[in-house]
Amino acid sequence: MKVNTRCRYGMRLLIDLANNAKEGPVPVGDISKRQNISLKYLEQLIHLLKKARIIDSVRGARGGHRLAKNSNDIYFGDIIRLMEGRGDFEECFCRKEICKMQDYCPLNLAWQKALDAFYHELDKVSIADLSKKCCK
Amino acid sequence: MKVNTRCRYGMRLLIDLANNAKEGPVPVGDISKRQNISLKYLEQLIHLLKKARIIDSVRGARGGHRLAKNSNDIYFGDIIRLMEGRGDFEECFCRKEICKMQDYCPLNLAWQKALDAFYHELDKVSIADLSKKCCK
DNA sequence: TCTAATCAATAGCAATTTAATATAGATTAA
DNA sequence: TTAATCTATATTAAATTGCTATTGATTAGA
Repeated sequence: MKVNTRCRYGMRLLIDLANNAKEGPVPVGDISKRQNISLKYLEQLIHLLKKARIIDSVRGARGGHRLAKNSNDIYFGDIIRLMEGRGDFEECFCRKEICKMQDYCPLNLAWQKALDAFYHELDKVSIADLSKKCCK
Repeated sequence: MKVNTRCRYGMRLLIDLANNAKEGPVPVGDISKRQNISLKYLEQLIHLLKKARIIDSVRGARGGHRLAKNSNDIYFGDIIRLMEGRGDFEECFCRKEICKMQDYCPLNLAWQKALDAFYHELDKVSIADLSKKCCK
């Protein structure tokens, strides 16, 4: 599973916020320069994270963005679930028309278990953990 | 993570082969009709599965395809690894230019652990398990 | 009160990937 | 010989991704 830029940039954005929170809200321009990510694309990612109440923002001059909660309480899994986006189960493995198993389809159940195991691992790691260690 | 058609069709194809192996090799046209998947697209998937030695084929009239090994020895995880395709780790989370962690990047390590957990779950389920229960 | 710095929302677009189709051919049982 | 099959590759259409552009709202500070 290749990591898409929404996930990659999303994580770097949050770690950047955690590491630069000391002097008030962090302007998106600063993040853009530090992380070398297009300003306008960053704004879209921030918008997503705001809707999910992971980030909040201060408008106007000297405004910027900051984590909406303690970095100990934001998990890697939260971000990937949000940024990965693609509905985990829009599509069934089998043919819905002929499959009599429906919600008990062993293929879909196994897939779901695997996904749960995946996110369970990611949920062990917080932004605080990462910001202390990453890219320093 | 949405399941792509290569993975979905690939699994249905193998389950179909397992369930229709009795009277010799299974022609792709039969699978196409039963599964309602384009014949030419199926052929491409079969090509991939042949290269991975999961399927083998008999050419000419009355030819067809069959599993290259016992359905107990082909795992869900094998197929997803093959069909998902997208290199699991072409792209690093961090900026390679500035990241001093490289192979020890805690972001990448956590991601890798999560992927391992994901495939580990899928490797618990064989085509035999599925073919006995699926879409009957 | 201005105004420059910032965030906000959405539209548009180019590149890539995915999914599927088309074409031409090789093989072989009957 | 031939019809049924697999093989290989090229092409195309649709969807998604990653990004850019435009317009506008908000507000701290001069």
